Amino acid sequence: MAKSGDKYHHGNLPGALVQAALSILDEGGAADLSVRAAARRAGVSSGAPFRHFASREALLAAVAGEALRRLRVGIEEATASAGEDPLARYEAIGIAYLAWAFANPTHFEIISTRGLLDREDAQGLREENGKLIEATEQALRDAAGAGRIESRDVQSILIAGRALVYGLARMRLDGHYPRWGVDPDAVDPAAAGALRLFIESIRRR
Amino acid sequence: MAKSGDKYHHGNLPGALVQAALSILDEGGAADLSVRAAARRAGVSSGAPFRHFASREALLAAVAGEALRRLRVGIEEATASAGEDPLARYEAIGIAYLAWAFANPTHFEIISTRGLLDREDAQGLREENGKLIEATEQALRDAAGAGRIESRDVQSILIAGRALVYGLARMRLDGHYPRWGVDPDAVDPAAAGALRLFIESIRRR
DNA sequence: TCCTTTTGTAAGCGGTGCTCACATATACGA
DNA sequence: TCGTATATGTGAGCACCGCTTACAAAAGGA
Repeated sequence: MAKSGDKYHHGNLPGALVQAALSILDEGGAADLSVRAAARRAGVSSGAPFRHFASREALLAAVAGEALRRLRVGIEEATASAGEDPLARYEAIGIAYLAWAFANPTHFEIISTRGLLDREDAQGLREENGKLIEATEQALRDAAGAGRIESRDVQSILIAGRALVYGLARMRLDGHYPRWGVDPDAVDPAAAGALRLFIESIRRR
Repeated sequence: MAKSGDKYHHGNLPGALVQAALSILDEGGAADLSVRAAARRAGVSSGAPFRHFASREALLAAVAGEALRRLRVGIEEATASAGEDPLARYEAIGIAYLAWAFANPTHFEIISTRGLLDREDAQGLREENGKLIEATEQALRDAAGAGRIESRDVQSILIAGRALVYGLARMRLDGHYPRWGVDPDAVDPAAAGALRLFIESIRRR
């Protein structure tokens, strides 16, 4: 337990609730995550969380912000050694994104939950998301600037690439791979293969 | 009300519950859909649905089966006039899929809900899903057989295409488009553009 | 020190999924 | 036609949920 003593006042309840929520997600599915469960794990009464988070959604947004921060850090680490070639960097971002999503399915589920980004109190979430988009966009624009890609419609490529990676991740989350004939043990290579195929198909030949 | 009288025995409660659930999805969000709400709308007590559906999930699976059937019918109608060219048919399927998902977001959300496909009692759902996959796969294999596509890695293209379309649809559901610089009024053309870009990039030139 | 503000508690409201004893209607064999 | 077995719906109730509210305790500034 990460409780800082048995004081009446907790000290950092918001942070503790986010940590509790993340650990619940680690152990079980996203369905097991409730405000009350997070409060229990933080050793606090069921009403306490509402002093810091206006609603369950607000708590989820904070949890998603932290999860997204971890995703971004994971991607930065993985792409640090990707070299200078912008298209290789672009691909490395996608691969790292998929690897993280597959390794942390429940955290990823929270990140991509509908509408969380649009909440007024999701400032941290939006910032993290913005950083991620910026890095991706930068790599692709660099590649376009260096004449490495076929089409000049960079915006469409950006959307297609984003949707492809997001779709590959969500298909795993939503359990769609077996239905499309992918061996459960071969999901990672199949997804990586699909991504590489896309990159190859936009590369100038 | 589609009640068949005020008899004690309903006559077709399972069907009525599925219809009730679909109409609830039409009117509000997926969050408004509960077993009790469906029971209320069907004019029946809160325990009655459990005579026919073992759990909320089982009801959702039945609802998803019906929604998926409608999606498949919609796609079949839209692709009936797509001509003979297999790659054009493949594209038409994707466009029709997106059009339906955008027009019926809550129904689509139910369809793509995690784990529903794996339920033992989701027979109808699996059948519908299989038909859809078969049609898509057929069009792509025809295109490959006719030498219309660049790569011989049809399986990767199949997965990539599927993930792309699924991702484009889910990005809308999950509210991600604005963050990627897509004008809310231009989501449809942006998604269609991304899909066309993909098809162009796999076409043999 | 006193008093205000912040933060936690405990009880409670209406909602949920689900179960179970019971009531009712239908189906079917005698 | 009757009688009963079976299928189907009722209504109360359990545990849990998000959220509110009256109250209590701690923290911090005057």
